[in-house]
Amino acid sequence: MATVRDVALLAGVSPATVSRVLNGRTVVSPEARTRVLAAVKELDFQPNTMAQGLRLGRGTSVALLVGDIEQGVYSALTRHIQEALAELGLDLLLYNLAHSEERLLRILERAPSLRLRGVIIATADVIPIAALQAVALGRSGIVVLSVGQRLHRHGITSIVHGERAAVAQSVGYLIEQGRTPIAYVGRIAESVTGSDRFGGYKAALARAGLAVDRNLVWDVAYRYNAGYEALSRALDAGIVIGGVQAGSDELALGAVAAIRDRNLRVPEDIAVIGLGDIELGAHARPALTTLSAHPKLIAEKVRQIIGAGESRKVPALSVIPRKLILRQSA
Amino acid sequence: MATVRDVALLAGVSPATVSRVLNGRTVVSPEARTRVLAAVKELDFQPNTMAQGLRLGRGTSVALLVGDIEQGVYSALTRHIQEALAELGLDLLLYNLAHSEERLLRILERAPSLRLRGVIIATADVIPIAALQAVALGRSGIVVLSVGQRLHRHGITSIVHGERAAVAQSVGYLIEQGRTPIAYVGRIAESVTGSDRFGGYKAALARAGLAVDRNLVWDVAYRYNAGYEALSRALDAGIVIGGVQAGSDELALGAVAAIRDRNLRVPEDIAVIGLGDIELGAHARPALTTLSAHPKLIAEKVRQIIGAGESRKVPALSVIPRKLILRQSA
DNA sequence: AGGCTGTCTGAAAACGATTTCACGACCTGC
DNA sequence: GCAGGTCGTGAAATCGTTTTCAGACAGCCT
Repeated sequence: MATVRDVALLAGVSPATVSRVLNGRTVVSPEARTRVLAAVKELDFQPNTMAQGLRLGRGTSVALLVGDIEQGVYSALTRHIQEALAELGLDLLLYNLAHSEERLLRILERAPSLRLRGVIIATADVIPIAALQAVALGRSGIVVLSVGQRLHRHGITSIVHGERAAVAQSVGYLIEQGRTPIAYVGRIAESVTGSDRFGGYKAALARAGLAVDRNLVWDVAYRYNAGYEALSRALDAGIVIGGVQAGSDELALGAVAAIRDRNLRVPEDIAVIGLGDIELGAHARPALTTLSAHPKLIAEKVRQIIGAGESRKVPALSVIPRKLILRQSA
Repeated sequence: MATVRDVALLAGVSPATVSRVLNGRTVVSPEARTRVLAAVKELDFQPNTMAQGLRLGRGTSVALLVGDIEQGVYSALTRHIQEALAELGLDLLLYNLAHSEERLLRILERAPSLRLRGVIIATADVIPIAALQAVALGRSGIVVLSVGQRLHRHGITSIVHGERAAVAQSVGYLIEQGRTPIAYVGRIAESVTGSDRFGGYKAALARAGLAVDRNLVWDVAYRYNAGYEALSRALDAGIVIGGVQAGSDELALGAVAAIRDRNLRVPEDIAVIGLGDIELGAHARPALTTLSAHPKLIAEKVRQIIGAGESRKVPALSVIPRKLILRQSA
């Protein structure tokens, strides 16, 4: 591995000049510059990231903490964020939280000693805010970002989808279509985004003068099984349902399967709307009506914020609206 | 941020002793040890990773290069590998290749200067082996691993599924059930694992004395669309098919959708078998018959290999068999 | 008592970059 | 001709660890 010393020697200059050429903060004579550049190419020199990180006090990587990488929404988000960071020349450290608060805390604790450039936390679970703030406010220069949860009131820059309005719109649509009574299946109590979504459901019902029937509401995990089982049990118990709003596409697909296993038709007998627009939803039969997600836009915001460093002022909260994508299931 | 100097000062010893206590290679008096430990706790000291990496010549992270994180098989693999590395106290740098050889080369080039502990490459695409070898053989101490492709002949430790035997088994099963003629849809030419799988298909046909009909073979990407379109076109052209072996579950689900859109039944009219056992497959209707995948076992091997460093000798090739999971679609 | 072990410790030298500081050369304007 | 300014450069300090090297001290043997 060539070092800046080697380059300096070959170019007949001092290490200082090499560094100056490479980082271009100050003036260097044209001759020196070309000689250094030639030496760099000749030796295939690449600066040691560790040494740079040590000297500069900041590394070259950003940590992304996701709730569950196996869920379509998170893997799409991860992909786009990785690409956005690559444009900035930064690397992505991925951590899968798997709903473990302990893991989250452990990573947060290590963040300063890893000299991270930023920490992006993307989970629907309840977050121990104090620990986040400790990292954000600690004068380590680490940019802390929340994706999905509004934490801007707590001093954490946040990028979120407009959950409440989105679900209110889709549930409103089900009501217009006469798909009552409408069930809700998704996370509620322990999930921040979940309770936002459920809030949209309640708002839409209220606007139409309908009451929330607790027998039609299931607080469950965002998994296929959960949707399947919730609907199975309801239908087997003879509960009448006209429409289902699910908190995720996975849940919605599970619900569809349960409904069809009981020889009912979707959407004729029961309409189902998902949330998240995972790739498979468009290809399922019936194709899933759902609320859009915009990982690419989110990644773009992330790039702007991380790229700006602490210099420019960035909005503490960005809200990206979801749109209703009408397909076959509703 | 507390440094070892601070700890040393507080404990009344030298930085050297602090380091000795923390890394425990040599002897330290009990009193010194307890005083240092107390100071560490008091100051909440955590060693600066950059400085350690610089001094030790190796960092604390492992790069995982995946073909496409949005595909179920890769996200599952990513999750398990991240968890396995966490057990070793290592961090995972994730890169999405998205079938771009250029990206792959750029990352490989940066690997030594990042002082990576290891590079794991998991893609079905053809890999520029010379670049991989440059990293593996360069005396940077980076462990290079191939997941999915047999590169052990080229000096790259490899962990693979037994693709050929697996597909031969499932196609054999379709033949036994009289599902002929049998189509194959999946990547072939530009994909190493893909051509292995296709090899299994050919072998099973040959064993049964059947010829490969090129009209029943589609070399396409591992995406829902591709499966949908391949089957749509075939059926619309009036081609008779008894069974379909897909190279991935996504493709298989696309194929199922195309078949059912034409009012044919799965598996009664056409049987379909996938590969990869993505979570959704079990919940689709009909539930997808598929060939298993074992990301957790792979991650376990990865942990052993990376954990062993260069010390112990590890097998150059590990083969993990896939099993046929019979559900409803075949 | 003197010489040997052996254990424990601290001073100092790395690792490889960036940046401050000071210095020489050159130019400009009086 | 000389003071003052710019420009370009290199020596050296620095970031925070780990590790080598050598020294201090105690205990044991002859």
